[in-house]
Amino acid sequence: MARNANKSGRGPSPAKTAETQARIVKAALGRFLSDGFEKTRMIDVAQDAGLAKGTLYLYFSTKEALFEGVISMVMGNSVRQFGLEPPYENESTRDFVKRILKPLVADEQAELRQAFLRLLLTEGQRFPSLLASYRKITLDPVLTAARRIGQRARERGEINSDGLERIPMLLLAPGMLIAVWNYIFPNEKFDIEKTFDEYIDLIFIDLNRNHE
Amino acid sequence: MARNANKSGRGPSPAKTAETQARIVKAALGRFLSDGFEKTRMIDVAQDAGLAKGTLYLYFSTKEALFEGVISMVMGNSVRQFGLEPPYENESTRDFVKRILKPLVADEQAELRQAFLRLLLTEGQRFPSLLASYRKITLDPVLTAARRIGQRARERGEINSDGLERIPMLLLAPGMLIAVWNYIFPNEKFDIEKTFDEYIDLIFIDLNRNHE
Amino acid sequence: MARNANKSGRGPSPAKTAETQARIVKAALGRFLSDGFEKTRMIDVAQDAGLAKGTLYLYFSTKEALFEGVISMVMGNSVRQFGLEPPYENESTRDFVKRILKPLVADEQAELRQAFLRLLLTEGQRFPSLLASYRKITLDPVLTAARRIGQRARERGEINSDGLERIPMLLLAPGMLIAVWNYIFPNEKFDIEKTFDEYIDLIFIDLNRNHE
Amino acid sequence: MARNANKSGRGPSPAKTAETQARIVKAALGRFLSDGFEKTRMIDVAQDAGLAKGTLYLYFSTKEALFEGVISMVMGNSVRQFGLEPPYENESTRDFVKRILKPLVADEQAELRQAFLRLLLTEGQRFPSLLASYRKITLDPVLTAARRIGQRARERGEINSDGLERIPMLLLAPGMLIAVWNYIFPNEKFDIEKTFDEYIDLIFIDLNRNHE
DNA sequence: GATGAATGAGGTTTCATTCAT
DNA sequence: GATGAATGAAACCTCATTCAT
Repeated sequence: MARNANKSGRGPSPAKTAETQARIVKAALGRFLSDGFEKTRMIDVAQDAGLAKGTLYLYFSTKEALFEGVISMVMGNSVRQFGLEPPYENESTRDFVKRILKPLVADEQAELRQAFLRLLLTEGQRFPSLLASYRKITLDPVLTAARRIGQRARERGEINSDGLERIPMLLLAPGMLIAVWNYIFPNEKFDIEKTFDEYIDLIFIDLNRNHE
Repeated sequence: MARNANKSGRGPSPAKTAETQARIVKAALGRFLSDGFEKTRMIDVAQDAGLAKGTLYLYFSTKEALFEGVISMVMGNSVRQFGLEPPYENESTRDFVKRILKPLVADEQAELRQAFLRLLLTEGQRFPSLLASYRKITLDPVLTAARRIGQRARERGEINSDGLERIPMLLLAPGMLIAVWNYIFPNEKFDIEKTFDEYIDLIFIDLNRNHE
Repeated sequence: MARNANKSGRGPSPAKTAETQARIVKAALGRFLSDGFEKTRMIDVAQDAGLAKGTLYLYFSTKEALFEGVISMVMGNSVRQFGLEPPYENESTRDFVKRILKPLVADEQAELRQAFLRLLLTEGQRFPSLLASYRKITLDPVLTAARRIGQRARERGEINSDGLERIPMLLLAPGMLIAVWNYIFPNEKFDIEKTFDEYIDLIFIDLNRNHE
Repeated sequence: MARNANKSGRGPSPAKTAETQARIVKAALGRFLSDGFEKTRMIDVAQDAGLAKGTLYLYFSTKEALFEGVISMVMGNSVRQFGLEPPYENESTRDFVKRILKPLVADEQAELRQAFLRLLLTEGQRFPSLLASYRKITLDPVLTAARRIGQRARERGEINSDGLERIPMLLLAPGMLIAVWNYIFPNEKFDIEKTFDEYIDLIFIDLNRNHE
């Protein structure tokens, strides 16, 4: 009921307000992803959302609040369950990792997720709370899973060292690399799935092959 | 050697030109690295350089030209000879890569180089020619070297797959990762050298250990 | 009818747009006429119009667009029907020309029209499209009329040569002269109507007088 | 000997100073004529003169002083003797005027003189002293001559009215017209000599023809 | 005398934000 | 709730002018 201009950027909720907010968030996300924070103009967001400029300010009190709000919501909606399901019995770590990684990198939202990553990189410094959220919501679960994977691989003799347990984010390095590469060299994009596959083959030993 | 102690450095003096340009480049680089292109204001660069705004325009005709000029010069000055020296006889690829990587990641300019990488990432799209230069001057030699390393490792049985030959940039993935991570989480920086070491241990097999 | 007495005229109101644009046009015309294009500052126009600087840019995207827009509009509004009405039967060309010229040179807007002419002269080169408009809208009809007048005068023996038919703009020469003279010597302005009358007496023969 | 920065804009005179000043004046005149006062940049004048920017200021203390100085000098050098020589005996006023006008409008400096006229018109208001000079040096003698011509023509019955005696500058109207026209419509320039001839035929009666 | 690097006031333009309707 | 006309701080860039060399 109260006019909102709170820091969280959440707007009024009554009626079709939710739809309007969704339109704003969608439009703003698109602009922020493609243009970055500085170059995104409020009027463009408004027009993309089919609204007037002033309306944005009923939902988000400043451009920064809009950014924070948008990113938070998107992040909340796209929490991923990564590495939560266990490997099959006797499944090699290679196969396991490829299997659970596939939905992460191969779905139709993969590009969006890469752009999102870049956006956090580019603008994150200006919005520390967003990075904290991202860390907690998205990154930490993934790192935990990565560490567990490293441990399992070592116990099964499928990995050359225990480095992955110490620095689990190494598992994600190619993801960051591709996100960056495909952005700055859009004419020679790398297929993220293939790249990850090659990377996994590089890190994890194929026990079957060793036996022969 | 004598710092000129004039209140203002006016007056014709071709020799001063070089010093002034160096001051501008240094100041601009610092600002661009820390603030990015958009947020860097010409007047800040000028003040950092101890000059008036207009002076910048004697050396670089626009802000974009300043950016391009500065980045190009810095890039030209820091061309790296990476992977040009051959491995010692019987040197393991692990040791070889660690040895040649060390000067790249461990010198006092490593942080600068990481910031530079981020800058190219965040602003590169706006300056395609810079990316092309970076590609040619810095990236291609490195990738060539990486591919050669992958090949040698495979011939010596020190690697799990030929993925590094197909996607040589995988060797650099941790570098990008660290550059990003240390930027967005400055409170928990990773040591780039250690990270690279762990990564190399992950990828390259330690033949000595296998033997036992 | 009610002057809006708001401290600021903000808020959507398509009706206000026309009034605001009119205010801008009026202020800009005044400045351009008195100061010329270069010396006119956007902030002066804005202040004369009782608006903020930025508001001008809602209506005209650049200073040049403002100039072009203002001049075009003024020109469009002041199209003149010159020489379209025919002479009375047996009316001498002298009398005829004086009669149709009078409303052009003697009304309260005559000074404005002279200033306008000077403005086109001094700034026209930078705005070729304006000159083209002026040519088409104002000049060509007048020249056509002048040629017809020259022809009639010759047929009736009221003129010394057919020069006016070949160079009809000669009829307007005093107008340009006065516009310039009154501008550069504002302390000894010439009366444009009297000057034109003398000029007409110079060019056209008084047949009645010849008869005696 | 004294460093000059006097209003008159006259510079030091010792040695080859005169030549340097001449170079500046020539360059500045060219720029002022083609670009006008505002758009003329000191550095362009300097470069056209083959000098450094600072050197201009040794001769003229400000841009305005440069303008005044240049125009004054040019005006001083091009004083014209117009209408001082008398008509031949029995020479018609038509022929007389055409004869004395020809060197004024047909020489190779005619275009320069027209540009000069426009320049005074355009910038004169800002430099009243120049207009006063122009009035005295160039205009008044011409007007006196024009009045005498009008008087002679009337006495000889070669003119329709005494208007030229009252407003002698009417004789010059076509000159102003051509100066303006050829400037704003450079693609359809009028020949000034022919235009003047037509004009003279319009104003002055050809007595020979009347006789038949 | 001549130079030209340096200065900084001043101009144009952008765009986040406000608020009367 | 929604609108969009109006605002004005802030950024880029220019160029007349200065003065140490």
